[in-house]
Amino acid sequence: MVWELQQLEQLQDQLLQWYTQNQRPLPWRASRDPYRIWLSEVLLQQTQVATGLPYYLRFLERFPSIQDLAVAPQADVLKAWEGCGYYARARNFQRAAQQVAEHGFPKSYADWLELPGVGSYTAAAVASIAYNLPHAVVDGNVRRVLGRLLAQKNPSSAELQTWADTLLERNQPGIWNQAVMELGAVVCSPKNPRCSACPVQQNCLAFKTGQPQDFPAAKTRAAVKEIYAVALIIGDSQHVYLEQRPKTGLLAGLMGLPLEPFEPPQEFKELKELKELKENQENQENQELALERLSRRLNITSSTYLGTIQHRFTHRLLELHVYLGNDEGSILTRSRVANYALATLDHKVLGLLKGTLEDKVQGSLF
DNA sequence: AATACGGGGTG
DNA sequence: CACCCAGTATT
Repeated sequence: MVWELQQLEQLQDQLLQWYTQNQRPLPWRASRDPYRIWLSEVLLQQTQVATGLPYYLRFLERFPSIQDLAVAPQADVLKAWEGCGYYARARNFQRAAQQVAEHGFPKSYADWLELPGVGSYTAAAVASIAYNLPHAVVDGNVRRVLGRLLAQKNPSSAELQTWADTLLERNQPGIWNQAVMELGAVVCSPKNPRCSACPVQQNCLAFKTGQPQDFPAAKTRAAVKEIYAVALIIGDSQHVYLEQRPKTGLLAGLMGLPLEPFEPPQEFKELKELKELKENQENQENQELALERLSRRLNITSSTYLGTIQHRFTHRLLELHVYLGNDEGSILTRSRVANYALATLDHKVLGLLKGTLEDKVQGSLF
């Protein structure tokens, strides 16, 4: 066992008392409605509280009950999620809500785990917070707090779950889970942890080392892959031709501007000084071919180069060459942009158009 | 065990 | 820029 019983109880008391006095007044903490708890947990997956909070409030206003969510058009749900990222969360949440609306809320951790979009973290969070069941959450905050308490550089997820289970205060598991996460969010932060304000400082092995920020070690992340595409704007920033993205891959299933990917030459990214000119030329050719494929698919007869956008996703860097297409006769349907859930990428591209039109009269572009 | 999957906050 | 965020699903 990692902690002596006496030390364990002291640690629990210290953290719970701190949480009682220092917790942020977050709206989902004012309720034990499983729907609201669940929504908050899904919205906050890989999303900071400050970012997720306005989505939480707007989502509940639009879908006050799980029945409202279950019967809504999926497009409405995605619109409420617009800009928040990881859009599979929204689709899974609605699908799960439809199951719950029919069969009722799960009453056990194992049954929560069955729902789409509910993994070990969310199942434990809802089970503990809404149902007072003794399941310990392990999220990024818990990983950091436990990694520091035990001075672990590279804790495995199995180890973390074991330690979290041991530490769990079983009389109020929901409060306890939130207390550990709160500590990780506001005191035991990744950089410059505020150890002087920490209620469990004397039980922290990382603090004893004098270098608490070194625990746990930063996760090694896969290199960001560069990807390339051309985009065609047919219309203006308010009304534009949109199409649905493929069901898998980047921004899967969302509506968006038509894109056509292209491959840069193998050594393009390395930008060797001697070869730079030649490879840029080659890249240009692949780009033109992509624009031709896209134009042919949409029956676009001519287009004007607007500019190039760099958009960084967590794991991709997209270089997007944007063209304004001339749809002679306005064959293609223009959708009202405000009615669709567009990715931030698409809004950025449309913003490029807006900036261009400030300098030029639209008619002069052709 | 690694990778895909958004977008934004933070130092 | 690097790292992280109240992770999950897929490979």
